Amino acid sequence: MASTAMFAEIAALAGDPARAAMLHALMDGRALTATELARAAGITAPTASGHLARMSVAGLILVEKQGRHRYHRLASRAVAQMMESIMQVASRGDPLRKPIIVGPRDAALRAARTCYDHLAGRLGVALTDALIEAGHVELTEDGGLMRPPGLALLGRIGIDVDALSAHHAKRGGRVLCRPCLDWSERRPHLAGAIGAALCAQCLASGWIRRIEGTRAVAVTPKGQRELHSLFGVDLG
Amino acid sequence: MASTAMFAEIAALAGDPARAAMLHALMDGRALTATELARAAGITAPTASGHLARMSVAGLILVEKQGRHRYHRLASRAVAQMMESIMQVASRGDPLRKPIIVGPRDAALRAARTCYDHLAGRLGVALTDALIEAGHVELTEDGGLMRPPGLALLGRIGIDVDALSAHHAKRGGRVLCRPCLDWSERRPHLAGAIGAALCAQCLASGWIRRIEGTRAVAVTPKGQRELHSLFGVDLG
DNA sequence: CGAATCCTTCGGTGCGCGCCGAAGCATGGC
DNA sequence: GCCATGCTTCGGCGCGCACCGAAGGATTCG
Repeated sequence: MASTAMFAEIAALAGDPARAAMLHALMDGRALTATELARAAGITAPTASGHLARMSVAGLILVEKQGRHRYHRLASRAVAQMMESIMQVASRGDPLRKPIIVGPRDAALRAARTCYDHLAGRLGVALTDALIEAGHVELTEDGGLMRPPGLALLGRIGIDVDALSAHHAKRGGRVLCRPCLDWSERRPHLAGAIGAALCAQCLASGWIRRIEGTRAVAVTPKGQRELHSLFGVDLG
Repeated sequence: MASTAMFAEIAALAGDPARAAMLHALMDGRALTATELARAAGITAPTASGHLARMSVAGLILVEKQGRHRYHRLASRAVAQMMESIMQVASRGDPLRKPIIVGPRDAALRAARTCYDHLAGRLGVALTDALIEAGHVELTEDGGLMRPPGLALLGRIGIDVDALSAHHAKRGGRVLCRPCLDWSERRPHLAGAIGAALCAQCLASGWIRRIEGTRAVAVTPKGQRELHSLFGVDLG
């Protein structure tokens, strides 16, 4: 069957350490230049160029040239979701790796980071737990569901709920979403359209800000206050 | 970061054509012997043995020795879901390949097949469409939701609905499920716990039967009658 | 127009690993 | 006990590809 060859090609592209590092660097959803990606993967520019060209023709990434820079980003949510699912298998096979102290960069990553378009890490899990606790959202391994009070809350912080539900099943005010198993916390957090909207709003409101050169984000003082008063989130 | 290496290792394992073929052969959820898998991949037994050993230690497959046979199967739903997501990316990058006539084996696959634990192909999509049409289920790209009438219908054909919802969010009779984008039909079909239960029941009731040596299934005459009268499914 | 930056294409090197055939252990049947 | 079957380990071959350095477009800046 021809589709098996295509499958193997995609998986093989993701299976090279250098390319995997580049894809991981793109998992925050932003577009990076070739040199930035080369540095992230620890290889020289020529090597990175070849990798990026191959991933581009395979449809894993999109390239946009802007002046003398070429910005690369993940081609689609499908690619991000593929990476999530591979990470999930990879972390499971990993026999409970010792929770070593791994330097401040990893500490920040574990505390709060973006997972393509939504929040992960302790922040993502805590926020999700708070929403579940309040009965605003239901999550299973198969899917998720946001109930009317939760949608009202989202509307109150400035999220266009109608736009959210335009392309998502909405009957009786509910909107479906998706769980994403957290790599560091081993617990599900909120993904899908709702997770993406929530993350975008947190950034837009200045509740969190990106940390340069990594997928980690930092919760601002204002963010701590608002997340606590609105959602009851308390970050240890 | 160490997790990147683990990620690349898993993806690389799936990225070899021979291993990919073996994993695909296991996507029907059953356990196969090493020789069967070697034949499926078109390689000799020694080569297959090495591949299987590597995939086993990596946690992609589980091995169970039974007499002089060693049965291999996918290690978890997470692995199956990983493969689904890779297939999705692979079929998308594929620039609308010409729908060649590809022999009877592929024709059967397109008509009806299993996708690890649920139904896919024209049958899977038609069944899903019928359930959506009747208002029994709602599906989006992020998740799915089965409504009380749908659950009642499942109960009527012998599915233990209580067991289904035991580990799945159930409030007001709804149960969450998961969509799976179909490789051949390019449309979503029902997956998750509900999709798995439905597939199992179709097999148990003799509505469909497996076709030897492939993931394809055939709809029995009895199955055609029942699927039509219960769900309104009409297979062209 | 240079000069600097970003990125690519081009050769050439070397390691990795996928592959097989032959031989070595198991297990089951007779 | 013997042979047959299923699977593994071992040794060796060869292709593929990741990698780099050097050189060549492309684009912006002074």
